[in-house]
Amino acid sequence: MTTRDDATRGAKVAVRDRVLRAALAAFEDKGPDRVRVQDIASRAGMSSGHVLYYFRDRDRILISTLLLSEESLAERRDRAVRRASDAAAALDQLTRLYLPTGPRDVRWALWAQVLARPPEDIATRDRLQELANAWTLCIAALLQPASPPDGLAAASLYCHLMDGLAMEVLLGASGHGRAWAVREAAAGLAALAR
Amino acid sequence: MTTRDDATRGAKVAVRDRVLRAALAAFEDKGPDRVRVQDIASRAGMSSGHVLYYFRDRDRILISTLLLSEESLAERRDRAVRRASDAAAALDQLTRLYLPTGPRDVRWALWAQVLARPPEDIATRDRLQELANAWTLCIAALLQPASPPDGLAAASLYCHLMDGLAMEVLLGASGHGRAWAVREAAAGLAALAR
DNA sequence: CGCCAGTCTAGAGTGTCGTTCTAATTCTCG
DNA sequence: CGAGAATTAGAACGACACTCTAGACTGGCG
Repeated sequence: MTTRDDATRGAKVAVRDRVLRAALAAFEDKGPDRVRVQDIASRAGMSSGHVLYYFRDRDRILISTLLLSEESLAERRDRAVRRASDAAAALDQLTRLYLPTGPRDVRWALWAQVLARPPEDIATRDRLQELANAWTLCIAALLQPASPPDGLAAASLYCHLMDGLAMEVLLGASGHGRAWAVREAAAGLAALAR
Repeated sequence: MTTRDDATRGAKVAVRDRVLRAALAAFEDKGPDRVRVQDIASRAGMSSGHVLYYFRDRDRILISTLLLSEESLAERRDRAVRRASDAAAALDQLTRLYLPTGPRDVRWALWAQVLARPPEDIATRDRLQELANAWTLCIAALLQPASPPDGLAAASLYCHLMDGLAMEVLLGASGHGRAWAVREAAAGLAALAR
C-alpha cells in the first residue's frame, strides 16, 4: 500500500534516475566537460528545462552522477573483497577498481569537475568526502591483521597515493597511463604496508 | 643593440606578463573558476579582446598562469633546499611549500582547472608533467643518501601522495585542511623513506 | 619628409550555453 | 467532477568566450 506521497516520490526518483543514467552515458562518450544539459535531456527524452526542474543546476547533475557512479563501484568493491582468496589478492583487486581506466575515466573525470568547482555547502562536500572514507575503511580492514599497528593510517595514505596517481593519469601525459599507475600503486602498497 | 624583432618580442613578453600578473591577482581573490576574461582585462588595463589577442583562449591563460606560479614556487623550493641545515629539514620545508595553503590555494585551484579540461595537445600536457617531475627529482636527491636503494621511486610515491592530499584539501571537507595534510604527509614520508 | 605594411588596440558583434519564465497539461484528492 | 498542485515543453533571458572590424600607431624606405 502506497500513499500519494510515496507514489510521487517514487516517480520522482525514477525520473531522476533516468536523467542520471542518460548523463552517465553522455559523459562516457564525450567527457563531462563537453556534455551540455541539452545533450543529457535529449538522451533522457525530455526537455532541458525539465532536467533542471529536477536538478537545480548543471553542477548538481555532475555531483549526483558521481554519487551514482561511486555507489555502483562500491558494490563491485564489496563483492570483490568477499570473493578474494586472501587479503593480498583483495588489495590488488581494489587497487585496480579504484584507479582510473585511462585519461577518459568517467568517475575520475567527474571528480576533477567537482574539484574544479567544489560545492558551496559543507554538507555536500562532507558527503563526497565520505565516499573516499569508505574506501579507506575497506582497505584498512584488509591491512589491519598483517600490518603495522595502525592499519587505518596506512590505508589512508594508500588511498591518497592512489588519488595522486589517478590525477596524473587524468592529465594524460605520455607514459603515465593506467599501467604505470598500477605499477606505482603496487610499489606504494609494498612500502606502506610494511 | 636590439633589432626591431627583438624589441617587439620583448614588448610582447612584457604585455603577456602584465596579463598573467593581473590574472594571478584576480584568481587570488575570486578563485580561477569565477574570474572572467573581462576581469583580467580590467585589472591589466586593457580590453578583453586584446587579452585574447595574446592568449588565444581562456584556457591558455589558466595554463600560463599555472606555469608562472609553478616557476616562482620552484625558485622558492630551490632556495629552501640550499638554506636547509639537513635533508630532513629540507624535506619538511618542501612539503610545506608543496601542499596547498588551504582550499583556496591558487596554484592547486589552477591544477584542478587544468585537470578538469586537460589541454588537447600532448606537448602541453607533457610540459605540465615536467613541473611535477622537477619536484620528484628534488626530493629524490634529498632521499637518496639516507634511504632505500631507489630514492627516485620513493620520491615519486611521496609526491603523488601529496597530490592526493592536496586534492582532498581542495575539496574542503571539514577537518581536512592544510594542517591535516601536513600531518598525513609527515606520516607518509616516515613510511616511504624507510 | 611622407607613405606603406605590419602590428596593436578597443569595442561591437555573434553564438553557445545555463538558467528562468510562462503557459499548458496532467495528476491527486476531496 | 473541479480546484489546486505537480509536471512538462519550449521560449526568453543573460552571461560569457570568442571573433570581427576599423582605426591608431610604428618603423622602415623611397
